[in-house]
Amino acid sequence: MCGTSGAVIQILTELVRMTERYMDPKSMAEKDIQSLKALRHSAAHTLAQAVKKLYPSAQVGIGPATEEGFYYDFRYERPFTPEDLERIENEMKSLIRSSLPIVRKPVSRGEAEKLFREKNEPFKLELIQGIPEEAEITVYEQGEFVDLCRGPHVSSTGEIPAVRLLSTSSAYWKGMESNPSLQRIYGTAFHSEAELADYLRHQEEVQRRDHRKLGRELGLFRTLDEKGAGLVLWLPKGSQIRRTLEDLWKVLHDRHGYRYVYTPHIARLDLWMQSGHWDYYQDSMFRPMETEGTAYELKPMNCPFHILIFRESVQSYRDLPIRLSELGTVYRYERSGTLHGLMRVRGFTQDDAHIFCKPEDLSGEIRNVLALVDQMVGRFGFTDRTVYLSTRPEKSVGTDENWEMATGALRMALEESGISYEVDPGEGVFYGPKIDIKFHDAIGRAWQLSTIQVDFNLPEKFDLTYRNDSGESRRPIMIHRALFGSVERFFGILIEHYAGAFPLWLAPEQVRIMTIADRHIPYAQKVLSRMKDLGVRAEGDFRNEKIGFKVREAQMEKIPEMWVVGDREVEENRVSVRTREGEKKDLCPLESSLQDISVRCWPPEMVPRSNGS
RNA sequence: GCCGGCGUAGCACAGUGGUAGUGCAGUCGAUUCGUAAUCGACAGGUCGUCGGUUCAAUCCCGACCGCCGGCUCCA
Repeated sequence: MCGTSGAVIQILTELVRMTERYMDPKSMAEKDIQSLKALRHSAAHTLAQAVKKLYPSAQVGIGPATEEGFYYDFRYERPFTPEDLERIENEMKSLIRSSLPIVRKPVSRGEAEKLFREKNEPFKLELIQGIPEEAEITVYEQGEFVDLCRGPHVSSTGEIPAVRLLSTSSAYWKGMESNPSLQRIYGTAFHSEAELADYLRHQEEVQRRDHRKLGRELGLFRTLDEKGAGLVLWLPKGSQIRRTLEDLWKVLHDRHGYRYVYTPHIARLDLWMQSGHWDYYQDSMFRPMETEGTAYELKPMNCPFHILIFRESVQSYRDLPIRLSELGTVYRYERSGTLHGLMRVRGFTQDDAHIFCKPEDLSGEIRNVLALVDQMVGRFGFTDRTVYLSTRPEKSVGTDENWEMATGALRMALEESGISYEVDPGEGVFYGPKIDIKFHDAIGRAWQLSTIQVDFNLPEKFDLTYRNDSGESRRPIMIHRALFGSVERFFGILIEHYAGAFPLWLAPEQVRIMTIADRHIPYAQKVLSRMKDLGVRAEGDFRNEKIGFKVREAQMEKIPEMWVVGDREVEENRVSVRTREGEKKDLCPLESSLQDISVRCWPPEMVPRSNGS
């Protein structure tokens, strides 16, 4: 009854298909990627050619192909407007129509420098200086436009079948804040107009699902903005979803042997000096506050507290492993320009846990986490994932022996779990190797959610020990892990993944009971109170309005089921059910419908035991 | 933080150097109407904040706060 309708599935399948076509490089043949890249790179050159033609005093920066299109950076006396963009795009199309040959020319360093000095292109000259002595320098020429470039390109501007300029923004020269700020023009290009149209449709779909928009429309959350940028207010409906999610999280963690803890939001600054966070990350921490002459600090992480709990509760190897879990809210200073809805905030809740174990338990513990990740994240329909193993970075702490042992344990855990993975060499955290997991959402976008990190550093800093079976003092290994990463961000991802239409078990309001006329209210009240007794999140709409009006409102609120009662239902002790997807089931017997919903309204892992009835 | 854009009623948006409108939502009234909008009336805004220019600022200028698109960053 709550299944997704065929039409919706078809739309989703279509979306995933078109997303894969241009967003997932792995699904494309290497050859196709290269040819699309060359096409887009040539489109970038054509963009620069058009800009130079229309605005001769503009100076060019760099203009590469990207995952989704291309861009080119310019320095110009004023910002480009949307009208400029339109002009430029038209000029590009006219350049494409003239089918200018794109010609590769090797040049000497001297020639290159002379060329770009004459053209007054200081950024290009800077790039030439960065090219190693022995390397060959090439330029690509199309019409009157010449660009320093190593290629490859398509052979003529006529070979750019579909191009579109998308937006402008700013970017630093070479991405360095100390460098001048340039204007970046973004665009995209494809082998056909049809593919371009697919891309644009996908972009619209992304906008339609924007969690900030849906979050406001559905009354899920808001951010404090003027009262505190990057801080989240969970409105009642959003809070209900969070509660369901957290309840499920706790149940699954209990089953996997975790012990739930609570820790404070602030502590004396010394704690973060001891942990080393103050040294490493103080730029990302809120300023300390002083009380009675002592500096206190808002927590940017939960781990030091969990370490203190470990010290309280563990002495012997018999106590290990110990798994401490907490939905702990942390505060980190993020630069104002980086804040973004729920995705990037200054106060967020980590679905955190720290596992302290003996070295020989490491691999098994990781396996347990991997299984929990799939169970937990999979519950939301995220099944397609990519797993990365990150190894020792250049700047790191710990012995070679430890790094080898830990990296080997991660590898073994992955292999024993039958999980294929990619290695990210040197991408580990300074304190240990890690496994990162990205999941793909309903429209094919990849989100980094889970992370599992081994830590040699903190146990050392806090001098954590236990006694082994020979009575010797040993240092435990610590694992940091989060499945969602941040509850706030995960919620944002869920909103976009489901496009606001949460599955029945997660929906803040699961069923709305609506009456045809006032005389049906007593019966509807009875149905409503039965539902509430069964733990269903049901509400009644008994207003004196037409049924079409009530249905429309419920539909826009994305309530999974509408139970309609009128004369026929009252007479026969039945209900008529209409789903959000538009399916209708008239005159269902009340009792069996209630029994049915009382099971479906829970996450499968949490369906209460029936008491024999 | 930086570059650019933006900030008008709960939401979506108009608008003007002489203190503001539309739609939806809201409130009230009528309607009792079977699966995406019944009709009518009313009410609602120190036009983000502070300062400046001006006889007069929501409109022009500046600073600040916030939002949006990027850049940068992301333990």
